[in-house]
Amino acid sequence: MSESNKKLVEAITPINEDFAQWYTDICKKAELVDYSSVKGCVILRPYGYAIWENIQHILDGMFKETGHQNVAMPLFIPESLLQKEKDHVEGFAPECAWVTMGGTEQLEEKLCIRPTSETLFCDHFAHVLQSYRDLPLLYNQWCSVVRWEKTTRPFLRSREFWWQEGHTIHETPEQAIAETEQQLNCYADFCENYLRIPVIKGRKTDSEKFSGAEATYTIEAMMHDGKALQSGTSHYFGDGFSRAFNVQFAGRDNKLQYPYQTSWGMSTRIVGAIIMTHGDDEGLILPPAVAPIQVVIVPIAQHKPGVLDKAAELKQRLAKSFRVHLDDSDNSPGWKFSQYEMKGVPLRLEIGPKDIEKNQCVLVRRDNREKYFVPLDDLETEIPRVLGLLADGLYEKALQNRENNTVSCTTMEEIIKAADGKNGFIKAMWCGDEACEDMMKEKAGLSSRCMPFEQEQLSDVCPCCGKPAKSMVIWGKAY
RNA sequence: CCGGGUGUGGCGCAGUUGGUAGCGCGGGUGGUUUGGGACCAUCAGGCCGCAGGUUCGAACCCUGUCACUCGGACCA
Repeated sequence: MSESNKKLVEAITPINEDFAQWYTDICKKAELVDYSSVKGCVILRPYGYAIWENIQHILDGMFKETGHQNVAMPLFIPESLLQKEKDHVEGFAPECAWVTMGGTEQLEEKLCIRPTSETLFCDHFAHVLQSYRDLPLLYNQWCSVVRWEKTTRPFLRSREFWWQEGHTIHETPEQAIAETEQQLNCYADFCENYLRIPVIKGRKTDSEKFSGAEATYTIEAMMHDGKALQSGTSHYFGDGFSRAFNVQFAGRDNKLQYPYQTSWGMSTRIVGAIIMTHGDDEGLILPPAVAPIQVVIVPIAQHKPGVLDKAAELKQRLAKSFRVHLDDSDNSPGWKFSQYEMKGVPLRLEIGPKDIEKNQCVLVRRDNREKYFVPLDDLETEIPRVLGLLADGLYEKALQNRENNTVSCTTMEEIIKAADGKNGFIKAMWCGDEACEDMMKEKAGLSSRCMPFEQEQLSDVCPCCGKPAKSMVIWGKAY
């Protein structure tokens, strides 16, 4: 047994020994992804895709509750269309993939494979928008996009990734800004209440904002290793894109006006956030809301009469309320325990001859392996209760990690010392100059993650230049 | 894009001075087992990443290339 335990430990790189390697191990061993033959393009395997499907289902419901409609836009963007908005094309051109051939013939105009679809939506809005009565248009699409990244990692940065992109246009700036805020809050609620990942809401500095946006809002999460992961963004465009694409409508005053625009997105990167926020040495830990299997039933001594029948009966009964899997394979119980821990299944239900005699079973939590002996009649109430405890535990642990790895600094010396060889968030004041942001990068290796909505006045001056501070910024090392 | 590491059955690896590929795990089958990765027997499985070159002969030497990985730069 000690031999086999050793094997288990060796199967996944210990989380605190080499976090990057641990992450890669989880992605492969929990059967979330497989590599394809194109660099940076991964295959989402059934288990990994099922997590994404659950995420999609929840988010899509939230979007629809606030009046959004799904659409499907083309995969290709003609070069001329992409170039209409100057900042946008400058930001995205370096990482575009282009189609230049159609069959055996050179194309008249090369086609960009969408890295994001603002340009396509604008082109379409220009066609369909007539009057203020048409507004707002609240669109969303689920699709994949392509960005030719140099360094790639499963979920976190791949050349093709899946996401949703919301695109809306409004009559007034106030309405568009309200939309931007609403969607950022939607993402934050989703992360905190469903994924159990604490996030910080804030605004990006100009150097970090989306190409072409007037303002970019973000939710930032801290991963187990203290690095930051931008987990969702919401942009306010003003009327910049409308003007560039000549999107106009007849206003209430019967004059032609430009609408105000937003876009917002969350991607499969969020699966990376789940892995890196909640996982441990045994593998993945999935928040119950998105776990493809919420309860795995492991029969004990399953060859003995009545055990499998009982397990199957429980499965059928519980499947009405939960996502349940019964593993009646010939593998040993110990093997199954390890397997489903690796895959992050939140709850294990053990049922054996001894339990059946007592009309009970054993529930085991994935996060702390705590055991609950539960009468079979109580499962419908006990399972949600224990899943809730686990979910709260995940959130608490992640929050604790963030708090333990966040410091406030008022001088450059403090910042450099705090960032030296360590990850984590550093709160510091900032004057608003990009030069000071560059200095933070050079001297401390930090980038600005966001200017949190919840501001604190740590001091009156910027630690870089000594000029009056305008806002508090959260600095960190980012994925 | 720069630097380090790695590509050999599904997975993890060994392969000596160049001589024609081996181990463990896993898989199939039969049986015994089952409360933390069980055991016995038996069977199957290889274009040595890919493309060139050197050589009588290449997993091994040379060149190129692709991919993975770690670090850095870049990056909504």
